Amino acid sequence: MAVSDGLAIGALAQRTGLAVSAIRYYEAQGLISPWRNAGGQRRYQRADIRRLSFVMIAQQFGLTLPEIREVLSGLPGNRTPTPKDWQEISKGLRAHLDQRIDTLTRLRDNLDGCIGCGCLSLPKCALYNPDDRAKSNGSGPRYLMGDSPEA
Amino acid sequence: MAVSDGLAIGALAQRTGLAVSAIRYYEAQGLISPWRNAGGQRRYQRADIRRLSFVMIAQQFGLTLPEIREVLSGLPGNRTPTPKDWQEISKGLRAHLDQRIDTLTRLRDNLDGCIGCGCLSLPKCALYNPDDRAKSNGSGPRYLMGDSPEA
DNA sequence: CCTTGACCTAAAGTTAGGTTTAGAAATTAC
DNA sequence: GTAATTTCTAAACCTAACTTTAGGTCAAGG
Repeated sequence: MAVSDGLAIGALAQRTGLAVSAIRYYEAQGLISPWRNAGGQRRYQRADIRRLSFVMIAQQFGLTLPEIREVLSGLPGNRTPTPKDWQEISKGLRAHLDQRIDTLTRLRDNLDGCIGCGCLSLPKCALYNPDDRAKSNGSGPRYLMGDSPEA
Repeated sequence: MAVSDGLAIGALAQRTGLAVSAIRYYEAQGLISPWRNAGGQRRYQRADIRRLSFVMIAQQFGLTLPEIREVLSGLPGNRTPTPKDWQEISKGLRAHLDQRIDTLTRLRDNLDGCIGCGCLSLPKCALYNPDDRAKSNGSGPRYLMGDSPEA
C-alpha cells in the first residue's frame, strides 16, 4: 500500500494507541472524517494521527466529545493543519484548563475553611452552595446542590 | 411524627436538596443506612443530613461513590459523628483535592511546552504519555493513551 | 487459488450515577 | 372515614464513551 493511499484504521490505531472501535466511534461523533478506498475501507491522512492525539489530550483536560468537535472546527478545512494551527486551538484548551484549576483551588480553600469551622451540612457553609460549583464531569448527580434547602 | 421517630425520606430530600430516588440509590450503594418504621418506611437520623452533605461535597471533588463509601467507613459506627469526626475524614478529601490540582497543573504546564514546540502527536511530547495522567472521570475512554505507540 | 488476518455494519452490552414508571401499601389531611 | 400524599419495590430507561458480538467482505501472502 503506497503512502499516498493513506493509513488503514488498524495502522492509525497503532500510531495513536486508540482502539479501532474508538476511532470508528469518533467518526460517528464527527471528530474525524476518513475517505473510503475502492473496497469501502476507511483510509486516513497522516495528519489524522495528530488530530486524534489532540482529541486524547483534550479529553484528559475534561472536554466532552462534542466540545472537542467544536474546538476542532476551528481548524482550516481546506488544507492540512500546520503546527501553528494546532498551537492556535491549543490556546483554547489552556483557558479551559486554567478555569478548572481555578475552580478546584477555590473549592479546596473553602474546604479548609470548613475543616476549621466544622459546619458541613449547613447552608451557610461556603462549600455547600458555591456559585462556582465544579461542573459535574460526565454523568454526575442531576440535582447537585441545586435548590437551597431550609436547614 | 415526633422528632425521635426520625426523618422520612422526603424530609431528608428537602433538607439536602437531593432527589428521593438518589437517596434510595445511595442506600443501595451502602452510603447510608436508615432503619424502617412499623409500616416499612425508611427513617433517618438528623445526622444523616450531614452525611449526605458530605457525600455531595466529596462528589464535587471527583470521588466516586465507592471511594466515598470507603472514606465514610472511617466514621465511628457506634455513635453519632462529632464535628471533630467530620473534620478528621475531611482531611482525606483535602489530600485528594491537592493531588488533583497538582496533576492538572502539571498537565497545563506541559501544554504550555507543547504550544511552544508544536510537537502534538509525537511520543516525546510530555503531554502524550504523562506518567501522572489524569484519572479518567466516570466512564471515560478505556485505553486512554495506554500503550506506547511507535511513531 | 486459498487461507488468514484486517475490515465492514448494525446492534447490543458495559459502567456510573441516577431517574422514571407502575402498581400497591402506608400516612396524613380534612 | 375517605381522599390526597408519600412511600414502597422492582425493573426499565437515560447519557457518555466506548467495547463486544455476529455475520459477512476485503486484502495480502504463499
